[in-house]
Amino acid sequence: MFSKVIIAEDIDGLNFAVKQALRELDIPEEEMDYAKYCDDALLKIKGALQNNTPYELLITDLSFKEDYRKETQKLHSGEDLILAVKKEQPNIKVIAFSIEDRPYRIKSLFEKYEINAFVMKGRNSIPELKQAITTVFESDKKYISPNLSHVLQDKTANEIDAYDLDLIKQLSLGITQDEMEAKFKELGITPNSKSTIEKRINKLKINFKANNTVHLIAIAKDLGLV
Amino acid sequence: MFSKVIIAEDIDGLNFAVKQALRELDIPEEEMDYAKYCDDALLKIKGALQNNTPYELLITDLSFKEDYRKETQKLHSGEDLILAVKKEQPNIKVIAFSIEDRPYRIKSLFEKYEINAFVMKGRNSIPELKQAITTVFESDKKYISPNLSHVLQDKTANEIDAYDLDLIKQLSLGITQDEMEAKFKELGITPNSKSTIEKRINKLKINFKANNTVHLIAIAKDLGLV
DNA sequence: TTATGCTTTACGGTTTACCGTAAGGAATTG
DNA sequence: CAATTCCTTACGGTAAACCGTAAAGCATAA
Repeated sequence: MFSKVIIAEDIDGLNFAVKQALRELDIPEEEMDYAKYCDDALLKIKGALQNNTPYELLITDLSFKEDYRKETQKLHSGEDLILAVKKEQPNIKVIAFSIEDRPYRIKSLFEKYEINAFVMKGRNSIPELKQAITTVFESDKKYISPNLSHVLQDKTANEIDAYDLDLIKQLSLGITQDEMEAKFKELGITPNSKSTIEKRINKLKINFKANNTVHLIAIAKDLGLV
Repeated sequence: MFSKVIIAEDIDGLNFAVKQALRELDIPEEEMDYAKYCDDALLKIKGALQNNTPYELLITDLSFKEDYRKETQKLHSGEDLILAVKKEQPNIKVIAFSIEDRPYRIKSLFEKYEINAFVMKGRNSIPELKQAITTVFESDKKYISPNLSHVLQDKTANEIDAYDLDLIKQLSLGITQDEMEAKFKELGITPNSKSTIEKRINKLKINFKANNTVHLIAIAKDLGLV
């Protein structure tokens, strides 16, 4: 079993539960570490690496509340933390532990952030977490909460690419299609003609069965695309 | 101290923590009850009332995951539960325990749902929960997590009313301003002329500093208004 | 090379959103 | 009761979104 584990989680009440799960897997209490802020977790991971006692597993939440320490923090989400950690220690195994259930988000965690497991906070999350840890330890298999196994086959999440996200992002910021032509040229995003922008947005509307742009952005927000 | 308490919370790992907080306040374990589904909580509360051993305090989460029991459940959120419970037992005290931090949502909990306390799930939630319980027990004072105390003075949350929410709701469903005139007449919502609808939406755009309707709906989604 | 298909771009017409002005009503105040 | 104010409604012009068509650019294959 893993001998050194770090947990990044900002809800105080949830550590106890996660630690309990680890204890039940015979991981010694001295080898569990715990951070309430992403930056703290990264520091501990860097430190352990320098001491040649690296962590073998990171269990991290995705969203962290901002508080009075906001100004001094560099990492603001679990995704930020995962990228920063993998840069230091690419071989570390990562389990995301979150309330998130939106397909696009979860897919991108596996594909872009290369997590090893995703456990949804819910009615059965502690047993699932234990299952995830053993699965990830024993093999290179991925683990995902049973309730969410379908999302990896979700098609809509595949059919939108980075360009589509740029479009949605700009729209949600109140940029008009006219302005977007100029803005895309400025940012070096292609294609950038008003005509193409128009057509791509239309494609998205068809894809998401949206009546108009307002509807499209409402749907995108619900899906957590932006 | 309260002698009979019920917790409605769907994240399994969080019960332990809440129960621990209650124990530390000398509430006997036998007098704590716990439900993973809103409907279950309501059933227990009704039952206790019939046995003349009513609960004195409800601690409830706000959002509950939908799962295979979805079809058979009537209550889908903490708000639903609070309304249903208060209908049966108006004098019960209610503490909302949630990750929510959006001003409009929290204000409406105090004003519309008449909760006694709001505790935000975060880095200090267990101590805050204990504080909330004692405050609510000892007096009729309200309690709110210190980080959020400012939201009760938030102005934007005051300036939007039910009509504004209707507008935003319809827009986010892809209804055009033309269609809204007919729809409002159908639903008996006034005023319903296209001109007024137009003007009200414009007011909202000014209020929220939105460049256009798309932007407005993006902001409204971020604020959790719809 | 030409042929073919796909994407990007341009353009024009229609619909909807946007924005000001002004008239009509309803409630409030002196 | 008239005066005032606030809200609702109507209307018209401009800007933006919406929608189809067609030309231009670009890659791949015959």
